[in-house]
Amino acid sequence: MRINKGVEWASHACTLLAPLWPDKGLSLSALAEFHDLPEPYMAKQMQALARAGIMVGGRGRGGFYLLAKSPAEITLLDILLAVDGDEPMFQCKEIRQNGPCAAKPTDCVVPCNIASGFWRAEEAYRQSLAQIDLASLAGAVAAQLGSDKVAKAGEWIGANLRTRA
Amino acid sequence: MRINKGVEWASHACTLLAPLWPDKGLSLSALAEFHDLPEPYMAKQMQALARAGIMVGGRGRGGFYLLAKSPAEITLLDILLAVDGDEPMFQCKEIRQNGPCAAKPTDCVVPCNIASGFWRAEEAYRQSLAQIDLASLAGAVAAQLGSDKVAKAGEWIGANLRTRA
DNA sequence: CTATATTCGGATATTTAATATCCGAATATC
DNA sequence: GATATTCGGATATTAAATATCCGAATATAG
Repeated sequence: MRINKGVEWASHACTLLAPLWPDKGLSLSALAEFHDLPEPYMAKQMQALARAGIMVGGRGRGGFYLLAKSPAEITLLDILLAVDGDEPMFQCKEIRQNGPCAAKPTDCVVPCNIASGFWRAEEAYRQSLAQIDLASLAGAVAAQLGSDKVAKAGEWIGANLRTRA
Repeated sequence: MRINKGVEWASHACTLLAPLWPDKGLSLSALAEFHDLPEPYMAKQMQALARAGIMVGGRGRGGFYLLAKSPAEITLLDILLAVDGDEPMFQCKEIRQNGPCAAKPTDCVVPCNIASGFWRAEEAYRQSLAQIDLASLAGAVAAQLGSDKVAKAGEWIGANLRTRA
């Protein structure tokens, strides 16, 4: 029950790109270098985000990644589901239908109470993540960081900026 | 991000033992047979519950497993943490301290906003599971099952009952 | 009181998923 | 039109979850 570490990478990358939306972004190599991450594996996370419609990638010379939607429309839940998959954490194997006192399948149209409890909890988990969007997240990160650090990062980003073709 | 299947097994086993508390239980083999589960691997889950203080195991001829606490005092969260471990799903690797614009460790006493968001969501997840105790769970399962099925299961359990020495 | 049969408990193989990497397809520049 | 640089999917490697086995402990029977 450990979340893919790619989720952390993807979340930071999206937060970094949020202020650049809608027409500017960074190359894959720049995104990897900014947090000192292995570029080939970082690519896998970006591809997952692109498949989910969160990022847009441009290939060829001057290639780039940039957000596909407004930062206010992208939440941590979207990123989690894109990178880590959308299947539920708790998987009910219907073991109540096994053994000497097995329940008949016709009696199991209603989900098992145990599974229901776990699924309800996961719903609360997802709802909490759905309330955190990239716009407010990027703002909070910048506020916490201090203006001098933000300026330094902004300079680096500006030197590596890529524009949608 | 998939939960151990042992959590499902342990949850069902605890629910089964709830009505037998405080002095009666079942042997490991009976617990495994009831849901047609592999006994050796089922043992591992029971041992985890015993280590966490949820179950009590008695060894030797006439060995048994029974709940160590009142069913009302045991929640699905307790079972999850006992079987699946208590480390958080999201693990912050502090990648903000890497790369050309790395934050200094002294600036990172406050947790990263991204990690905070995931941890807050996990707190909601756990709180939801903490509200489901074994007493109400066993009642709900029995109500959903129907009195004839409950009687049949009760008969089987009665024939395999074990009492604390 | 001793021996025995049966049980729990921790340590050990096997399988699956996550992690890391490589090579080919695509595209903008020269 | 050729080339250099980039993204995209497919392929090895590593770690974790799954399944299993063997020894330690204990209540019963002789």
